[in-house]
Amino acid sequence: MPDLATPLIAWYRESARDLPWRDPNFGAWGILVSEFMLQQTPVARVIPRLEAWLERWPSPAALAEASPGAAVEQWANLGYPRRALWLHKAAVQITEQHGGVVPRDVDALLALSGIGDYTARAVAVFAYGDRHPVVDTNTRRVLARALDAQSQPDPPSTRDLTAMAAILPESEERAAIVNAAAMELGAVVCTARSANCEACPIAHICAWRDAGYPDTGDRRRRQATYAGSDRQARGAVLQHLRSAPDHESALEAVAATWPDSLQRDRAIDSLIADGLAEASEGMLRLPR
DNA sequence: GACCCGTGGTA
DNA sequence: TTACCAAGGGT
Repeated sequence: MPDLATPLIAWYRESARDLPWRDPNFGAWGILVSEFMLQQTPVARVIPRLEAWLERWPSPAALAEASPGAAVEQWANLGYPRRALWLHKAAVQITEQHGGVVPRDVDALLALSGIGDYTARAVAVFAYGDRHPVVDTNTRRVLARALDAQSQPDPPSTRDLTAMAAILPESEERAAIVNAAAMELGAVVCTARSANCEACPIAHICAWRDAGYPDTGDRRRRQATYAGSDRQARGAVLQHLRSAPDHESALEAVAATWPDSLQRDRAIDSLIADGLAEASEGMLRLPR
């Protein structure tokens, strides 16, 4: 096993981006919110929304006092609005079950709404400095290339945690940096579209590079077309409710947000089923 | 494991 | 222009 940790740490200290949540004083709550927002949403779109969110709700207790609909409204156009609902629920859980303090224990974090393998360990490591493997899609790609000579990673698996744990240094502080560095490398140098090996600190020990960049294929599913999809219909209805006075609107007005009535009704029903909207007396509104 | 869930930037 | 891509998680 080549030593990836040493060059990754040196490179990270030299060239990591200066992101808000990397400020040592950012706090566990801010980091937790940032991780929710960063789930499938690019960094550049998260930064302004994160600042606004934390200004409005500077603690889990503050968010817990708000309505779920307020969270959905504040989420704005970050996408996957269920995350706003999950984050609100997590804030309630933290307030009621953890005295308003973001938990440090991975299992306690995993028990919170909207938190899975990645987010739980990201909070434990980046907010509290504990030693765990943190694996996101960037890390999986970096390890797949550097260690397995694959152009793209296999689908997510618990094996990923084992693989990442194997390259972590003993030191908690250095382990945290290696976690962050693997993600950073995948985000800015060894990306899905291209591998900028001239800028890569581990190019000299990269199995994929050594093998001549073979296309080993990947089993990722093609992303469904968004235009005209149910997802777009849901987004149109929800965007309408976000901007409506008191976040509620008559069903006739909602109807104007999407031309296909069958698809529109399906969107409304699924939004209600997901808790993203409520219907009563001919009105549709964000949940109160 | 398969499938679902938003939105906007980019090549 | 179309398709890919983005710090995942729940069911």
